[in-house]
Amino acid sequence: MLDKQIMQALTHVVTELYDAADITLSLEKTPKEFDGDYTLVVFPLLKRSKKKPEVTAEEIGTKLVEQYAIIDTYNVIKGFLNLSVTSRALYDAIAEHGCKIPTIAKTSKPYLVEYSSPNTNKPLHLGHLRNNLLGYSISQILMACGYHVKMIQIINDRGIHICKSMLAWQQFGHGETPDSTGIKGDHFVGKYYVEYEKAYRKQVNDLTDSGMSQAEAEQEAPLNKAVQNMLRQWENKDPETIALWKTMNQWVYDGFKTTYQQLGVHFDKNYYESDTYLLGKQVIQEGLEKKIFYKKADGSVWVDLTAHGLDHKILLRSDGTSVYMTQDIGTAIARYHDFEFDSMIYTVADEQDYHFQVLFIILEKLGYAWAKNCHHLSYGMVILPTGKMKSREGTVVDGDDLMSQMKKTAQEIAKSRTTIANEKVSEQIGIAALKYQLLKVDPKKQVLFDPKESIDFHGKTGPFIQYTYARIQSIIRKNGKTEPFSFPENLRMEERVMIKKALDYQNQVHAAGQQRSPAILANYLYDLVKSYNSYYQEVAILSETQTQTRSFRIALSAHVACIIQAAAKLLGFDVPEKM
RNA sequence: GCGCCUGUAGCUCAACUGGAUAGAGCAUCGGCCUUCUAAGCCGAGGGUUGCAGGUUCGAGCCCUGCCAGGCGUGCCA
Repeated sequence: MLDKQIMQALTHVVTELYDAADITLSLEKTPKEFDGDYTLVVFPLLKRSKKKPEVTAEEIGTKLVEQYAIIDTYNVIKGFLNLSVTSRALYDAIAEHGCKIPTIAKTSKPYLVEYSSPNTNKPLHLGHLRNNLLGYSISQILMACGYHVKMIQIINDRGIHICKSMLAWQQFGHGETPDSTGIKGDHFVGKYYVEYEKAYRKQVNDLTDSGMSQAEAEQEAPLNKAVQNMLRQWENKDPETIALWKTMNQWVYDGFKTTYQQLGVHFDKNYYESDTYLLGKQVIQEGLEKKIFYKKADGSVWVDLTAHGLDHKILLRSDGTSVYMTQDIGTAIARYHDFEFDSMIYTVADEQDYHFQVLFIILEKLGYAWAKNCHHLSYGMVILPTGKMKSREGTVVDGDDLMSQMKKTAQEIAKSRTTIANEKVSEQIGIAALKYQLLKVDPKKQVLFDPKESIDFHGKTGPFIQYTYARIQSIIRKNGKTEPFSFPENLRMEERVMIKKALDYQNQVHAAGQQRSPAILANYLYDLVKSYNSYYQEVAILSETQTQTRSFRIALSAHVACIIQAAAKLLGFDVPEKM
């Protein structure tokens, strides 16, 4: 790679001149208002060169041009050494540049990525979509970087939430099913969750109207008593309850399957809370014996994290039942037994930052060396222009609805254009619009999702990226055969910009992987596509008469298309051949 | 109260991890389709990077103190 070559040259020259091999050099891209391709900032070298910035830069520049054929010219402005590489060097670099990413993985042990991890009492909403897209994309990026990624999730299939749906279905369901009603399974179960809440609220209100306090009413409402009872029955493995639980969960899984398919995500292994929730308890017991944890008089078990600047955290309730943390400890250890992973990422919203901070410390205290390779991919909430999504106020944006709405919008836009867009392409475009909009934002920031703006397919959007790809494919189709290409004698300014942008692809994928941020790749991809469109506008490609130049331009275009397709895939969307 | 995150153009976001005159999209205004797909391109206007100090050759980025918003914070998940 060209930047690596230049780095090597610089290291060599700087060692020769100032014996400064130990000083880390900062090589950057030259801003467009200056002449040059790459810029060395010489300030860090001054303490060794003992000369003025300008003089130091001059000395390095002179030697570079003398000794390295790829360096064409240089200029010095203050402490900045701007290097111009030869067109030949750019050509050579792009000619051998591939769409494959060099590996940065230093182990072949698995790299686990957890994402999605839904509750089984309602369908997926917009917030889940962000989670799924982030988790899936970072998995693809890490795979591209050479890691052996396994995508996993923990399904929260037990607990009070699913019991509410079960109870409501028992009481108000009259035996209807997703099949008998034609309602998608997860929506069907979600409907009964809502019905439970409605009926429960009414009971609470009736009780407070008759003079009971709010807290007491919430406790005493018949539905609450019934649902608590149902949870106990579940834990006692009452056959009828277990059977109903299995049936309703299966309805949900059938529904999720469709949603995941539409979303284009999948998993290598599912963990179920009903299988893992007991695992943690025995680990807590062991930790208690090793005095890593302590027990209070009331029987509850705690860990003291004050040495880490944190608080005390409960691990087992006084009645001996497990809490969220207990389960997560058990699940993590179970995963290690299953995979002997090197690293693991949890894709979970930022409201659980503290939880994971504590989890990783506890695992470390328990002596698990891999704990230091556990990471929380924390992301901000998706909010609407009207504020947070609130299920009680009916402002939750449903995932399935949103996806079909995006597809519909894509179809409508296609109709108003001259080019055709069939069913499949419309779906590709709609889903790309959705995915790009959610992924282009830095994970740790909130995403504001404006339904009105989301139907704009112009500008910095997924469809724009797809459109550019389709344009290039059109050129390739019209040209017919793939022909050999060679150095076109000279490169135009637009070409140099385009080539440098393309050469940056692999670095950007590495950066996205290392920083666990698909947004880095998403923003790069937009820049690349933007550069290509300028190039396309300014430079004749098919209509270029000089054969050698034309074949090079077509090859360059094809290479850009290759990067677009590969990068889009890492972000989780496809690019159509025509649109 | 304490902890973490965020604050950049009217709005939504970038800024290569400390580099040069802070960039894009949307919105507004003005150009470009008899030539490779106008879901495109070119141009204009729009900024005290929340405020105040500090660190150094250099700060949107690091440190301190405020202000605003978000999320948490010993028996919800």
